[in-house]
Amino acid sequence: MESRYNPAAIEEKWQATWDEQGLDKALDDSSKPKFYALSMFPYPSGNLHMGHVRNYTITDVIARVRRMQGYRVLHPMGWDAFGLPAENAAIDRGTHPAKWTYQNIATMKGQLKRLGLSYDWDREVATCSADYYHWTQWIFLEFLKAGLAYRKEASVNWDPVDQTVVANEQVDADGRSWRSGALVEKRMLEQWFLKITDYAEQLLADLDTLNGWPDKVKLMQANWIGKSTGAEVTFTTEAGDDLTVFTTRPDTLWGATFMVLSPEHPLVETLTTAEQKDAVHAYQKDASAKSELDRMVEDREKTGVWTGSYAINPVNDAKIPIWIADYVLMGYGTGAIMAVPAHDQRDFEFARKFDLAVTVVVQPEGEDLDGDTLTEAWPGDGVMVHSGPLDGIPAGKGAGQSVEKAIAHLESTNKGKGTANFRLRDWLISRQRYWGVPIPAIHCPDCGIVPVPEADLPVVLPENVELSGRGGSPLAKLDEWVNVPCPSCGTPAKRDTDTMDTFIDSSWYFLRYTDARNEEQVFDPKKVNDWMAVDQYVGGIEHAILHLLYSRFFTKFLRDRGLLNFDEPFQRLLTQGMVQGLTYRNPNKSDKNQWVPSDRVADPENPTDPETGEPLERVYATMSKSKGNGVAPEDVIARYGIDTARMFILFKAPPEKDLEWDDADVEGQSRFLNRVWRLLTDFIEKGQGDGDASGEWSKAEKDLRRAIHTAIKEITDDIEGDYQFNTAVSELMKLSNALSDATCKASPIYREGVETLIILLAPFAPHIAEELWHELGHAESVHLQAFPKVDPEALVVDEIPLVIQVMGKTRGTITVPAAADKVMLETLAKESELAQKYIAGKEIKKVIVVPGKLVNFVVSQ
RNA sequence: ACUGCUGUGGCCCAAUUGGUAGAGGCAUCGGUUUCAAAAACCGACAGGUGUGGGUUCGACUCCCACCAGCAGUACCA
Repeated sequence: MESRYNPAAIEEKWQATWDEQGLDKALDDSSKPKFYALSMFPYPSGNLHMGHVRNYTITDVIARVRRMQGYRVLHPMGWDAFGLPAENAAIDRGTHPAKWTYQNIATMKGQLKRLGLSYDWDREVATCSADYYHWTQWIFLEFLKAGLAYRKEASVNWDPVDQTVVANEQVDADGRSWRSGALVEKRMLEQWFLKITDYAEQLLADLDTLNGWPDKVKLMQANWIGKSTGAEVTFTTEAGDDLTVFTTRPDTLWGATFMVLSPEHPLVETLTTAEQKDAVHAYQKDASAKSELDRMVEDREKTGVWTGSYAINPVNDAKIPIWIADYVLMGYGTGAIMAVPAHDQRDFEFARKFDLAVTVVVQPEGEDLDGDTLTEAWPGDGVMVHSGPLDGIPAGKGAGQSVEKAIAHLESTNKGKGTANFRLRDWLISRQRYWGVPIPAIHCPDCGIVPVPEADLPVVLPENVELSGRGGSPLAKLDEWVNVPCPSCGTPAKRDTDTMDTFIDSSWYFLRYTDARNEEQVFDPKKVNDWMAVDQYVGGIEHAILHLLYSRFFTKFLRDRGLLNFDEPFQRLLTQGMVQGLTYRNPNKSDKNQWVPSDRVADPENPTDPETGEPLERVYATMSKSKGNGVAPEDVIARYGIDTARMFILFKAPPEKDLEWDDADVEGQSRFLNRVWRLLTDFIEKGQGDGDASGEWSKAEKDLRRAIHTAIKEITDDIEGDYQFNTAVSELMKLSNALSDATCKASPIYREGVETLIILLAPFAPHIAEELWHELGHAESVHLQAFPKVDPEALVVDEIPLVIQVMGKTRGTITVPAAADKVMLETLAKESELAQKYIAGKEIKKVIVVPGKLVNFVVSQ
């Protein structure tokens, strides 16, 4: 055996051996229980970074532990391979997106292989290959059949940098596109949508069943779906048209003193009187010209114009004016509101600005609000007044309160009904770009939109395309590809020239892994229902809404098409934190200039700006090229080996928290693995652990056995519970320390300890564990060993320290028999010298005994 | 602005879920070894848990207010 741990030598050797032995293949047919462990698949950017390494290491540990626990494990990997970077790289460098993508996949696969992750590569998928997107198109046709894929003209988000539209979910709070960071513009365009809103209720309700998901993610999804309950109320205009509004406060209907329509509302034109025409048109023009940015400005003063018309309030026949204003959005509710200025702050501001009536209908207790003197709206509780049948009823959403009564009143008089409204919008999936899945639809002048027949799938993405990044869908320029006969009537027709949002590709890839090579169908229902749901999904928090919401939607839809028999794709979800690098920052500079790349800092102890000489701050920030704070995985592996990198990543921080990369701590993990190596060298060379099993165990042996089984227990709990890998690794260190310190190294117990350490280490540091396992004389892989089970007997202790408290203050501990009951503990404590020192001569008013823990005396002063 | 999460030795992080604040690691200091150094090994140091209140026999843990950092949402009727 080598006297020194040399990771480079052993890692490649074992990776090759495992490959040959097929250790990581997922077994479809087996009586073992299944476990599906999945990391979010990467975009093949061409370079593996530390964030990937962290993500995949976490999932790999889980997969390895489950295998050792007797599960058949599905642990696949693939490529989210369609997307704009390929197209942009092609434009910049004159290569083809396909070539660029497949080269990157080859590079990254090589990098991944070097990490020794236990993937079943036989199930690899790439979303850009025709045998995958064939089925993406097939699923699209399913949506079409179900009436859930449709085209409509709508105001959509246009990304001027990427030159394509993007979905609502893909625009952040600042109005910027998720990929390019460009401010999006609103455009009216006819586009393809998927009707995710049909599933809004289920997507919201089923969040409650996802016990293995972080609350944070569930909350974000719930907010995004944004359910509001209330009522629709139908007003009538003076001209006799119906005008329906949505409100969450139908109880305040008697306080509605005007109505506001969105400037885009279809009824605006008919409602506008001749005198108001100019003003209304001017306002509409103004509103449509306003960019998202203008609309973002906080506390913008209310603007609006009167249409010249009136509506009749259905509950009290009041004649109220109809206005238009841009604070009412066409995209939410019905695009029209009833305005109750006394109880809604926005309406209040509007009313004051345009001198409209304010009528109080909720009177808070002990106050006497008056619409004329009110300085802000009162959205709170109180008692209903000036509200006809609701007078005297407590205002609120509870049972028997005003909202419920108001809805009952509306429904019985046929003027409205209780309903819910969602913030969630339908998913805009058309993209005016090349490198994506062609939408399998044909536009026929006679038949309209005709789906491409299933037998003609896949609609192959043509290769001979010219990319400029400008001027609409690149596919539209390929006349030969675009012009086809209508599949239905045969007349000359045109293919749809947009491609699908790449989030569609990733909304079902986890299903395809269960049957990745199937050429006959999207997947075999037996296989998909067997392996799914994913037992553990691991990925970044940035997909809290996007990918995770879309995937849930797809799963529910495919279930309703009879293809799946489960409701949710991901049982448990772990959102791992970012990997941050040591970053040098010049506090006197701003924006991009403030970051000084670490390779330009001469003295890391006293960092200074190479340009100005100013001292720099040391902070931790997410690794990125622009900050020059990245640590390349291949450098770390070359220096320490992948096992050390894994140990460091797992140990440094709990998986869901951000991790600060620290070379000194990496060093520490390297030291630990070296210690384990030496422990084994000693063990083998000195022939330790070969002594006879004595009849009775000595105290040293008992203590060591307890240490061994404590480690098993803690590590098992850490892995099966909340994935506390950091504490699991520290338990490995404790066990290693206990073994070094053991005074019974000849004992078979010592051998049990050493072998247990190696088996427990195997999921975390698979290569060194395998090497040492074989050095111990075993022929079979350590990864095929059963994960150790706790022997509760081994954990039993004879005596425990008992904490003595007086008035809640800890005074020390006494040693007592572990089996002592409450009465005995109290007696032992009371009689102890320690306690007597503090309680002698005082009256004991109360004694609190916590078995196994402490005794607390409450005494009179 | 609203909602949520986080705040523990110099640093990263634990704490059996209300019961002795400290396991593990990093850094620092001292020692062993060495001609010397590195490595390795042995040992030591350290805070009362962001702040202020409250509940309790007892609070890092529960409640209230505030501060700081991070995240999500933002005229959603």
